[in-house]
Amino acid sequence: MKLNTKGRYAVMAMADIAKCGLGGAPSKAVPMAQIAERQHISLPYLEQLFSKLRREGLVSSMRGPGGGYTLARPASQIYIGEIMQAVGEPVKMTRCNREKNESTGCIGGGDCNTHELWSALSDHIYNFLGSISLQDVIDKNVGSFGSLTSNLRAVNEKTGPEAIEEAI
Amino acid sequence: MKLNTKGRYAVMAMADIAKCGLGGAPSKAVPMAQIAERQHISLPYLEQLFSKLRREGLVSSMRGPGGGYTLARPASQIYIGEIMQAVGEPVKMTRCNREKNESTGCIGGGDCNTHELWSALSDHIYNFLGSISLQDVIDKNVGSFGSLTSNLRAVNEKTGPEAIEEAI
DNA sequence: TAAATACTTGACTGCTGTAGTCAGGAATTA
DNA sequence: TAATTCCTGACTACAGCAGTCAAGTATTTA
Ligand code: FES
Ligand code: FES
Repeated sequence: MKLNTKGRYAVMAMADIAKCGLGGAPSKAVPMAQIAERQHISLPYLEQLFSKLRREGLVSSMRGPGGGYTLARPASQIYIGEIMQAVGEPVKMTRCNREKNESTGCIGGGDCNTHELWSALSDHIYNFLGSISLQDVIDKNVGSFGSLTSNLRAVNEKTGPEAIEEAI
Repeated sequence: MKLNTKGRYAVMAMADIAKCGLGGAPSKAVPMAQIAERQHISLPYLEQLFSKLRREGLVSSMRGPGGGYTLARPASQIYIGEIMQAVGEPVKMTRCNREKNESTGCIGGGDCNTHELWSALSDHIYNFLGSISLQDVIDKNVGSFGSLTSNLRAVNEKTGPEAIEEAI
């Protein structure tokens, strides 16, 4: 259950544009080469991602000298969930593709024991990512959801404090 | 951002024991071979997982004929987060290991743009999994957190209903 | 028009980590 | 002793991720 670079880099790049494109009155275009350098991302790899972001209408591009990328909408109206979806970062905890007849993963036919659980978890993540805007991210305004619950605190007492460290 | 089989199988197996071990007064031991068959999991692979579950004190084992596994605590006192942690399913959206000097991933030194976001997401998932017990799972009592938020509903209007389908 | 800048696209590849296998051993019951 | 079940570590194939490469197209400046 790890986030891969596609989703991570896409959000990092979008945040970079939101932050660095505030020059002129019509927000300044940010060249991809600068993004790649600032965020330490390989340029050709970024190009792949932006191709998708553009296709989904999240960014606008301008070519030629002085060109670059701008956000298609204000940062407060672009949600992280959209970015993830645009670049094809899957947020899917279930492994049953009943419609596609993939026999990979779960028991064919009926639901497995835990289908409801993973489905609820997917929703949970989906809701979270859909509720946070790019503006929230650059403002570091992601809302701490309190500390760990008492349930997990009990767990951590057993496994030691590095478990908490790990979650941060 | 997918759940891998380690975590999934571990929870499936634990749920299986909770469901099928209700025979005698001291709950009946469930042999691993039965779990493997019912849940369609390779037996040697399951053995790996149970080795960890036992080491973390989530299950008790009895060898010999008539032996098998039982839950170490009542199902209502075992939380999904514990199971995940026991088998080493990482729930970590950040990619910065500052303490371990891994230069992999994020920009060394300061935080990247999005550290707070991924950190908050990790917490969010962590809290969720820590709040659901094994009993909740077998009762299908995972609590629907409502449907998608209004934010994401706007997204889905654009990308079509299969996006919703995908999230289920 | 020519040169410079920057975006666009598709195909290709190395490699890490996941998922799963295999063989042998130890405890318990009958 | 024989049968059943758990226990352990080392080993491997392969999908999918992360990243590269190369050639092409569009726009602006001079
Ligand atoms: S996750 Fe859907 S049937 Fe197993
Ligand atoms: S995720 Fe922690 S610094 Fe990037």
